[in-house]
Amino acid sequence: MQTSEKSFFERVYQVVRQVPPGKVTTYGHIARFLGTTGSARMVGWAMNQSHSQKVPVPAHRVVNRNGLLTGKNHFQHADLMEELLKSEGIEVKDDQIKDFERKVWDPAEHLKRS
DNA sequence: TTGCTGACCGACG
DNA sequence: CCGTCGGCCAGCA
Repeated sequence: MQTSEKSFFERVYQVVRQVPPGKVTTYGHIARFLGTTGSARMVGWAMNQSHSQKVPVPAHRVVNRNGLLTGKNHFQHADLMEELLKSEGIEVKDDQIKDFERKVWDPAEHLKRS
C-alpha cells in the first residue's frame, strides 16, 4: 500500500504511470485528482524532476489543458514527446494533440484515491 | 528565513 | 483574438 505520505511528486508519478498508452492526461486533471486544483504548476514541476526518478515516468502522456505539448522542450529531445505520442497512436500536429478531448484520460474516472 | 522560480490555469481588458 | 496578471504550492540558494 503506497503510503500516501510520500512526496507530492511521487503521487504525480504514480498517477502518470497509470495512464494507459494511447491516452493522455492534463496537469489540471492530475492536480485536481491530488486535491491541489489550483496548483497545476506543481504537477508540471514534478514532471521536471521525473527524469530524476529511478522509475520511468511517461511524462509525454502529460500535456497542458489545451492538449499542447508544452513540456516537450524539456524532454531529452524536443521531438521525442511527439514521437512517443505518435508511437502510441496519438496524432500530433504542430505540438498539439488531435482529438485531444477524445484522448483525455481522467484519473478520477479510472483511479480511486489511494 | 526570505525570495525566486516553475513542463499551469483562469480571468480580465 | 491576443497579451498580461494573479494565484497556487513545493523545492532550492
